[in-house]
Amino acid sequence: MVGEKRLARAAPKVSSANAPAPVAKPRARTAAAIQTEDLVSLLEFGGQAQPAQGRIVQIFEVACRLFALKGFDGVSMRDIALECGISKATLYHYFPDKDSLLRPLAMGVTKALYLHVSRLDDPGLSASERLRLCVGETARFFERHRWAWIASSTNFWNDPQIRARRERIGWRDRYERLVREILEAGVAAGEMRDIDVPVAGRMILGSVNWMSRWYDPKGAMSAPDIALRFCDMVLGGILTPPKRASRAKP
Amino acid sequence: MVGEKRLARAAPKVSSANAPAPVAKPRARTAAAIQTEDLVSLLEFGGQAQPAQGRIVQIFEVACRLFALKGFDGVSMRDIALECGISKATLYHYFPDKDSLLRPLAMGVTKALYLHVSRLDDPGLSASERLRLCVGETARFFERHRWAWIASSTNFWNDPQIRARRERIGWRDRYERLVREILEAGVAAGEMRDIDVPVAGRMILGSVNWMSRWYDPKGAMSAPDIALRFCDMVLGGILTPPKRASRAKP
DNA sequence: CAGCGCCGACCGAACGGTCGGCATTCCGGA
DNA sequence: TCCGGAATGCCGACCGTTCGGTCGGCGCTG
Repeated sequence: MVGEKRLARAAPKVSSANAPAPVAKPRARTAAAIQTEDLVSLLEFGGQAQPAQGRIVQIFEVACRLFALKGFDGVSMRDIALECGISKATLYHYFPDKDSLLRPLAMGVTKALYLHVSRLDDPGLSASERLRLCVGETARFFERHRWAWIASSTNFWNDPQIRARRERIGWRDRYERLVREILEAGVAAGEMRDIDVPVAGRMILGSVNWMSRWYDPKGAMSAPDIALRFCDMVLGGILTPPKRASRAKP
Repeated sequence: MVGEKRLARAAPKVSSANAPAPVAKPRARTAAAIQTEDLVSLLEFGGQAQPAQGRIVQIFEVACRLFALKGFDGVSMRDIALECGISKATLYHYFPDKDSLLRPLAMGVTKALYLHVSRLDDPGLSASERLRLCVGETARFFERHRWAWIASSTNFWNDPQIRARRERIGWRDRYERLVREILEAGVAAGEMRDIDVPVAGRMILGSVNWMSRWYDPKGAMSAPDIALRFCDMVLGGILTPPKRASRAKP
């Protein structure tokens, strides 16, 4: 999604003469904390949920909900400002442009998910336990930051700023590699069959990721509950065992 | 994606007086076959691939590839016209508005997938065989109509025209119900464990649907190959069986 | 000459983004 | 304690561009 079209719209004018403000920063608009991926990453995710005060946080929450529902290109800055109860100019007081509203969000979700899961992973456990923990925590992360997750996963995968894009893809790849490592460990230990690890990993992550399309927070099961059922079905299979039946979960 | 904003932009003017053309149809622009979901549905999907001649088909193919890559709101009519090598006015000669470019595509994919799979399903087979066929054919459908599939699955799920939206959701639900019926039959026959059928169905479909996010046609495995591996893993599980090992696939 | 495919030029609205300026609050010096 | 400038939060009005969509008319073919 989101083409490179926006680039052409940037740089509308370069002022008339060439030296009205010699040292740049002619007025220091958007003086407040602009975005700072790390700030958002730590504020919203990772740690405990803070009371979420301040305009910036409000704007972020509104923006990511709208981006999740209508897509980046389907939401105008006016929409966001209106929903926040402020003027569009005020919006630009906090964020220099539209991209910088979505970028830290997309980057933050991708990075924080990996950090969260990798921090909790324990190579000492069995592969099944590690997989259950990884998948369950992923679902918990999704449930907690649902709108941000959806906005992140469906938008901006080719951020026009290629440095940011590369970095983000790096975090995603690290996350996927972690899942594959768990599966490989299980195969190496004889705990799992000699499966095709990349395919298995993508299957598991796919089923979890697709939850964002149908998961209803008001439903009976929580997201981790669902994800763990996924996990158990993949681990033990859904067929009745050929010999006498035995429960899957230990 | 795709909000209701576009509605506000419609109906730009209603002419000046009220009776310049008393019987409507003042000039019959867009005289060519406009869209006709069924035509597209049958032309593109379902039957054999035809040579794909004519402007309308070209426009469809270009549009669905662009919609898949950049999202509905991220693609302008100018983009589509440019890619087709025609002018924007010519585009409007064939399609009355932007929505009618995407609507038959979204409807066609959703409907044709269900028709295709349900036509091939045979309740006389075992549940495992039915599931494998269903999943494999879904993947085959995806592989064949990849851009259309992506454009359809990521856009326009709340078409402003609610009749069309309801109908489309109906086809999707019928498809999902078919998968659940297969699983229920397996459970009832004792072939499968007493699983949570809706959760299992969503897991399988989720993993297949998510393929559209990473599948590469130039890759080593075809989409049905991958999907069937998914299927086998879900059926037989990936854990080493507790007693002596036995191959999963019969 | 009727119909079709096609187009350049155009329209009003909405887009992302900017500007100057109005209140209010903060804060150090007198 | 009071004062005055700086910073902050905010906004109405505006800019040039691009949007979806329309219009009248051209050239070609049957």
